Amino acid sequence: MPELPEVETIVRDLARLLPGRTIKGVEVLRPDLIEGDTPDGFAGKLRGRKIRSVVRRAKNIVMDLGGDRLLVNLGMTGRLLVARTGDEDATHLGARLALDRGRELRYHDVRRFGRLWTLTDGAWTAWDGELGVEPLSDDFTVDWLRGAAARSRVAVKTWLMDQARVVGVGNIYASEGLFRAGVDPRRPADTLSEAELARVRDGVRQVLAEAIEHRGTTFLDYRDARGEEGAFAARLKVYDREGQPCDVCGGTVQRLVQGGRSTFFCPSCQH
DNA sequence: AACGCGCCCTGTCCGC
DNA sequence: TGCGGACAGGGCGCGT
Repeated sequence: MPELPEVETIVRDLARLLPGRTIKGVEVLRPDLIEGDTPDGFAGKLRGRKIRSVVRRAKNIVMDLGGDRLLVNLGMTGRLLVARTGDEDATHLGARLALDRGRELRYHDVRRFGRLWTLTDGAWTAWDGELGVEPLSDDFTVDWLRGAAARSRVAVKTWLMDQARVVGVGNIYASEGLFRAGVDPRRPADTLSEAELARVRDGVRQVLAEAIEHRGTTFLDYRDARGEEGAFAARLKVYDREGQPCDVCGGTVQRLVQGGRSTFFCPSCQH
């Protein structure tokens, strides 16, 4: 799915469209998308509630309903769209929230890896506490990285993708951030020098920020809250570029598999 | 305890 | 053209 920049793009769209809207009705077409509740139970917690705000935490969309929160994780192929009532598109439609003023919020998901669920205030605090540091926050420092990485022998690419450590970095931006850092994705996290950790921090932050500016990467399925593609794919340096020349050195971009996921890197730029 | 792997699903593409 | 296998922005639960 959607990694941090894609979720952030959707959240910024929703934050302009949804606050103040009331949920008038709930229709669940794929019950397996609802986490920890029956469709009726889920619907009962949402119906009549007003959406106060929309924020992002890690790769999750979080809507404050005043006390309880509605959370959405898009998995690999989830789409959360604001549409006009009657603007029908039933393709892989999983759930639909009717809003006031002729709008509805629709969740579509081909592979159905995504989830929707609600959390009470207390449960939200506990859930939030299990997640790692936000890479665009001031907490993502070289000092923090050094302390956290020192305890792990996992390959740095896999390390970056663990949401209990750093949130929001998925398969695309882990490869891209390490390319910018000039660090080999296979390096065990605890072998990185202070200077390399600083480059990893800066590389990850820069690529995430640029991707947000370009409204995210549409590789296959990603769409923003209005159904539009992101524009960052054209700016990827290594992801899905196996066999193509490296933009920086002209060498050949290579692919390898780590933890069952593809990693792309330039062996002559990354050490 | 940390880590690696299989699995959840559907769709698409590639090689034979 | 058909078919099997690999692979796709994620994350959970299991065994070691």
